[in-house]
Amino acid sequence: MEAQLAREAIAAALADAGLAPPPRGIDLRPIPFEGSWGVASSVCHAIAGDLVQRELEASGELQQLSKKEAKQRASEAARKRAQELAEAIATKVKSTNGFARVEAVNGYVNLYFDANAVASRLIGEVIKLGPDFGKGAPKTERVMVEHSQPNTHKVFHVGHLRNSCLGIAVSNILAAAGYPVLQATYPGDIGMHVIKCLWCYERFHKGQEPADPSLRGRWLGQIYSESDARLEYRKDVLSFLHLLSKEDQGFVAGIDRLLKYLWRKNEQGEVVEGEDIAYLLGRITHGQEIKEDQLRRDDVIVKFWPIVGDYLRDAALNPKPHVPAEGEPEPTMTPEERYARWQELNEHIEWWPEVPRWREEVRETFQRWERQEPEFVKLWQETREWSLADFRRIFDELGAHFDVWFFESEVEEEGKKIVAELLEKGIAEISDGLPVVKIDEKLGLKQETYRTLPILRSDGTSLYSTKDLALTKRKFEEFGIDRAIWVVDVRQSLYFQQIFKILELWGFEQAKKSYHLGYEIVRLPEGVISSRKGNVPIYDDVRDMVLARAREIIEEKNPDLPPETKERVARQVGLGSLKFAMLARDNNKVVVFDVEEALSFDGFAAPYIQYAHARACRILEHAGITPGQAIAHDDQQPALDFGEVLAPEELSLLQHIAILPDEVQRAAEYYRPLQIVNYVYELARRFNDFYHACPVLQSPEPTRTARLALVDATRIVLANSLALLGIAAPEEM
RNA sequence: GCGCCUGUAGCUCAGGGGAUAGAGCGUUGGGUUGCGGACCCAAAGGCCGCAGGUUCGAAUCCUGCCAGGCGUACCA
Repeated sequence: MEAQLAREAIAAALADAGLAPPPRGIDLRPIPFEGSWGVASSVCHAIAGDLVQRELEASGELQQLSKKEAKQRASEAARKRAQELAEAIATKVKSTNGFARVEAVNGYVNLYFDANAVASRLIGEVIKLGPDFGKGAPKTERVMVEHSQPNTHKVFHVGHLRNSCLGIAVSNILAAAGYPVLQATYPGDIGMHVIKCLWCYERFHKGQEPADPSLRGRWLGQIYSESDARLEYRKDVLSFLHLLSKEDQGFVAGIDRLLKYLWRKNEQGEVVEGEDIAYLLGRITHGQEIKEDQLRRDDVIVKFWPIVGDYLRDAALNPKPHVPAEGEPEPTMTPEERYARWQELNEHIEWWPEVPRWREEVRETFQRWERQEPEFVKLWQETREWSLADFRRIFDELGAHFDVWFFESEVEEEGKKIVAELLEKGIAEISDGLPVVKIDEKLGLKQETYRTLPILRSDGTSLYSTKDLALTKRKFEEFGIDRAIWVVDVRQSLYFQQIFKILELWGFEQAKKSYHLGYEIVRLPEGVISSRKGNVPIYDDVRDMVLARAREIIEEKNPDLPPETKERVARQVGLGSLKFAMLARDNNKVVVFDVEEALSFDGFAAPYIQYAHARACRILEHAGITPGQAIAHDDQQPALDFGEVLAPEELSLLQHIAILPDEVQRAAEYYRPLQIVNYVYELARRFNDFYHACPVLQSPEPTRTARLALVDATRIVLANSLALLGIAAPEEM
């Protein structure tokens, strides 16, 4: 509102001075000096630059100078001219308009507000709108945000947590910006992971499920991990040997001695083929990968393994100082870690010969699914429900509310029909027996960009892409979505570009506006990470730790709260911190999840903001007013009066409150919750500054009323911003 | 090879054309006969990866290079 006035005033002054506004229009920004409130424009810089350049060229005095000197001359002249222009414009604006003060500083035209008047209007608006302050005008474009795609039969870990937190926040922000938003979840309830899990369950754990139903989902996740460990066992062993061959010179130096030992055993009557030994020797000496199918006998590695262990135990007990060799990377594991890893693998060395048979069994299990064998389908339904019950609990805890639940199992058949249609239309083709879309070719691109995407396995079973094509079609046709957004790991960005292009080729205009919101992984800090893959913290464990720590801190800081309040606050603070940690880093940056840091609750963290909110509530309570009501401020009441001069802390807080609506629009435009995270943290900081510098309750009237109203407005804006992030705003803590 | 992402304080990160580049953690030293000390103040700490270019003005935009990460036809 004030900005509009300022822009018009400057435009009028420019016209009056016979100057044309610059092509980019009249820019406005907040005045960056402490203790002032208003807007600044750099129009004079832009105009002066042009004028000076033209004049200097016309005069020809630049010709003898070097390019660098000429630039410097022009730059200096432009700065001087900008200030002259700004002074002229400032004088004109002053004589025609009602700003408190108009000045020319450093070539900028600065228009200072009448702080009391603008503060009154702003605070009145915040209090009147309450939870709606910050929201944008309703828009018609229908948006669907698909997020939270955990796999059933697997555990929900902190990576999924980041996805859900992002999805929730982005949905909230888009809704606040004015879009009609549908939130969708898409659990992976079928696929190879399910088959592997159920194979392992039937083969090794049937009838062992925990009695407590609430533990079944997690138990099932452990079964999946076990299946993975069993089926990948050979790869794990071989990649460990590969690592040794690259990083442990002692191992490589001694390899022929170690293998000779194996050979000698052979002479004692055990049968080991010399070819395998020669192969191992060659591969390890040259630091090359050992290929499982190049080994002739199943027992070579099994027999070799104890000898490797002997060597590693010795190396761990008598560590030799590491001499870094030229051009060699630092070793990723210490001798102790290597031996520990060996022991870990050694525990299951009897798995080695079993692996091929297991793989065959998994293939057979997959066929049972493809045939829809009733008994197997029943098992699937039952176990799937164990996981889904877990997901519902977690989503509830995180405050995720889904308008739609899609399931991969629902779109499998539909996807296969679509593949047939795409083949028929000539968009897809069969290449080497595999249905694919050669995207670059279809788009007529010469340079490889989108490459080729398979859309069905050659055996006719469905891929992720098969299902995604079907699902997206449903989003557009059944749900009338104009813009679809996917919150999915950034590693899949090429895949999504491919899907979008295929949808475009297929004729869906909406695909052009669709967007893959990629985010980086959640990792453990260096040193904590174990070589065991998939070792990401489990959500439930992290949640329990954070809640326990929150309870501890509340007990320490505020022992007099009633027990049920303590518990409620612990959840608000604990879960709030967790969510904050997930959102407080840009999407394309890896979150290094340090449990200690997540538990500290200090500094740039949710409790800092929540604490500011609780403080604001407490001040209002002391004043004997119900938040948001008693100070209800409207046009009929007299304007707030902060006094002749507002404190810098008051101004700083007011200015920040004023920009929430813009921040929401910006956050929505770039799908960036971080925008709001930064905003609300800064708001809390400014409120704390204000709190320490400006007494509220002890102040004389009319300042007291004005400051109370400011506290109430701050309280509302803190709560609204936290709500966008899905973080609770406790009234006490 | 090609493509995408990242490089800012000791560490973790904000800032994405505009006036003096900011936070948190860590280090050092302070603050409560104040509305909640989960707070605040101060000090120290920067060739904003390198080199060009565009601009009145570049950490920010463009080009090239260097370094790291990730993708790249039957995993999801």
